[in-house]
Amino acid sequence: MNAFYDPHRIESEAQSAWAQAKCFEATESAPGEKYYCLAMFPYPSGRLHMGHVRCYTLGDVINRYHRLKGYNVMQPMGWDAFGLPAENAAIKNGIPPAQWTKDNIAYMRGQMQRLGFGIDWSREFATCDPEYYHWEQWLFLKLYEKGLVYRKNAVVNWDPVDQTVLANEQVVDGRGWRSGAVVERREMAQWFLKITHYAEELLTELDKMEGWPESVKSMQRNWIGQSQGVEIDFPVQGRDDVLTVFTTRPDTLMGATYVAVAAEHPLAKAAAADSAEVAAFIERCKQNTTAEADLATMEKAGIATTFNVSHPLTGKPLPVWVANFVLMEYGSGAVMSVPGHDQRDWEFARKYDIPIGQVIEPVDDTPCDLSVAAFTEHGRLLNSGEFDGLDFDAAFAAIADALSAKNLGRRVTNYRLRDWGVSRQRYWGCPIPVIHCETCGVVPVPTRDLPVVLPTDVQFEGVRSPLTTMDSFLNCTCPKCGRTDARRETDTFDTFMESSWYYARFACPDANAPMVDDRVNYWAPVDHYVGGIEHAILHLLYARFFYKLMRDEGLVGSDEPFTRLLMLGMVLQDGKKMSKSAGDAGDPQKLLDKYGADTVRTAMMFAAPPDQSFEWSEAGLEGALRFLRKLWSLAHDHAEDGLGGELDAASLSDAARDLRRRTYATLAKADDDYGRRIQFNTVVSAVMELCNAVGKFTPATESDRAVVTEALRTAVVVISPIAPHIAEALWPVLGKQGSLVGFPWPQMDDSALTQTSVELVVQVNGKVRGKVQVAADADQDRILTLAKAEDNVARHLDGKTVRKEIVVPNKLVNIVVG
RNA sequence: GCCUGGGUGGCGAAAUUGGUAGACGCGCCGGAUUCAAAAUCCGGUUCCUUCACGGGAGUGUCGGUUCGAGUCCGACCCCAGGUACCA
Repeated sequence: MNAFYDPHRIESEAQSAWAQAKCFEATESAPGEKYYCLAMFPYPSGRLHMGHVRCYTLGDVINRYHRLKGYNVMQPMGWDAFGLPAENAAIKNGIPPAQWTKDNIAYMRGQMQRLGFGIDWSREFATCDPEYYHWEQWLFLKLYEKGLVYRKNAVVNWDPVDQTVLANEQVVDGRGWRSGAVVERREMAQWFLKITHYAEELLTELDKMEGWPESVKSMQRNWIGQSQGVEIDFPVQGRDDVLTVFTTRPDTLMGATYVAVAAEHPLAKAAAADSAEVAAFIERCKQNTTAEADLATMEKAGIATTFNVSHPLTGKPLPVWVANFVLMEYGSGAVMSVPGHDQRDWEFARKYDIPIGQVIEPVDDTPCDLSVAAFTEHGRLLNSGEFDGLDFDAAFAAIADALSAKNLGRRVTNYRLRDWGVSRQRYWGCPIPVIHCETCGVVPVPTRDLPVVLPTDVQFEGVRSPLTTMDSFLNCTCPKCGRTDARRETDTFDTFMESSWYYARFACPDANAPMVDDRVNYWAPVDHYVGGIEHAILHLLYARFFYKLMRDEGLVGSDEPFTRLLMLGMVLQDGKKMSKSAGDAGDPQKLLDKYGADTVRTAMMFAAPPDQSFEWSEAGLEGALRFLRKLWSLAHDHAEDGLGGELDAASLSDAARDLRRRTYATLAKADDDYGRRIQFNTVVSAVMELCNAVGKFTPATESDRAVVTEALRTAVVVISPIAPHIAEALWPVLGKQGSLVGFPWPQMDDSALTQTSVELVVQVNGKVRGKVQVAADADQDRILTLAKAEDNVARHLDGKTVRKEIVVPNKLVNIVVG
């Protein structure tokens, strides 16, 4: 009756049993070392796609493996519920974002349960719950008190037809995706978090984070972009003002032939007031997006103003240009230009006939011809007056000192990292808890009045946020002066705010004062964090920043939130990442209905190693199903004929000894792949090979039968993190009681691995010419004698002189002949 | 543009510390079983050459280091992710 593998029956039985026993509900008092295993929570977009299946299956494999290893594991799940797609759905279909989000969560939760993930659902929350974002508003106000929050102008993409701010994603080829209007750069007052205050710690801490991939640390280092340089003041002629620039190349200062400012720079605005051409150029600069990739690839353009600055050392006038490639957001919004020694400046100078002078010469044979390209290497100074002949380091110091002496410069450490703009002109997000009063200006909402609840009964009458016209939300009393005509801030927070601390909230999802309580210091930091490589910079940097903010608020007792990080490659569809591609080919539902969860999970794990991107294809599902069926029938067929007697390891046949060796080799490999390498496709292969070996072995004695039982039990335990339902169903078939969820990982038997003889490859001049079987303890002379005696090897050695012999133990022999 | 990855049979991939390239699986070919089919089982499957034994080539391209390179070094090509308002 059990010969037929029916995944739907055994999966619902296993899932009911887990739910009834509450096996995945974690408590602080359970035995074992704590292990907090977390996969990045999803945006509830509607239904799961195969990228989600991959991410949460990987998380669940880590969860279940660590349970087998005796850890007290907590694996929670929640919903990153605020965001643009809910608003787009509301605009398109008229469904309020809250309702749309709630429905999506219900559907996706059902899909996750159907996949059999060992999740502690008692900790679930969505970031759109007021009980959650309450504490985000609270932290913002704490940071406001500390001066870690400020307001300044920043540039946004403005759609002049829809009269709304667009996300970079909503700008297609420079036009609004709905209106088709050319977008404009527009300045707006925005709230900022001082992440740059933590730049140095965010950078240096990376060196200690051994559980993170080098590639991610490297990306974060480059993003933070620390550089040592000099801040130089160029006095603006005719104005009581200086233009401050930052440079990492003060050694080239004597070669500066102009300075350039951003279109939004005050000096550019002043120049525009006097010149119609400059004003027109600035207008043209506005016809651009805020995306860095666009700015970096566009045609470089500029216009001269009538302003001059004085060179800080020579006093010579240098013209001020407005250039489209200078970013107001980065540094001071101005740069000094040295066309002889910077390629971008060189191209700009060529285009606009600005003089190009040489002040650095190579000290070796590096080519240097300024009529062809800038010379950008470090070198020796010339045409630099008193600094001539100095090398880079000496010139850096001497020029920095000279500037410092005139009070026109100072050495500084600069960061590429910019402060985090958190204001969004959108409805579906966490309200920023401030009030605007005509008397008092910007007034923070008192913490006793939190949370500022986002109204959910809204109608979209266009593309703009309904908050901007909702009197019941807008009108309020100033908490400072009591004026009754104050207005509530209608901007909401960047949704990266919610995902920057949710992992801490999972430790104590009902904490009520303040955002987290003591339980966080049992569970945090997250021991293993799993998520897509697309989050390598922004999300992970913001989360690290927030954790430090919480630490400095006295809320958490460690410095970094994620001890070990697993960055998943993308699951692609039509060559694009799944969350970006259209269509429902990525929907796992029909696969679950047809094959069951274990097959989907196994196929996904088998398809590729976790860190690799791959194109999703259903081709592997039949193979995974075939493998699970095979395991099923091997176990049942074997059990039917008896599980065998005592296993007498000392008196086994060679074949039985070989099967035992394979059993323990599989166990050791799986342990290493699960625990250290985090590569699960090879675990599936190894169990497949073990099953193939069991299939080929014919037991002759009761002891042989016991060897097969041991092999099958090992196969079932080892595959259980990946295919947990079939493993639960086969466990009693193989004579074991209880659930595998709490079962300890099998003891290793190293003695089973010993071999009496090994096969060596014999190469002649690096080419394989034969193979020989030698005793495991054979010495080098014996190995070489056997190798040279092999027929084909002997033929290749015939008449040649042996020049060198290399013996690699247990691997190969290479005989070099001349 | 810049930063970070990746490129291996018809396909997904394996090769963990520089040591047999292609494990395992998909697909395909042949066979067994079957009235037939599905399912299952057995065998084969990088390419070229050879009746066969064998030989030659081969891990994006070009070059280098080494007894030996998918793995290390240099240059380049292509693809993906990120690029601060997609999440």
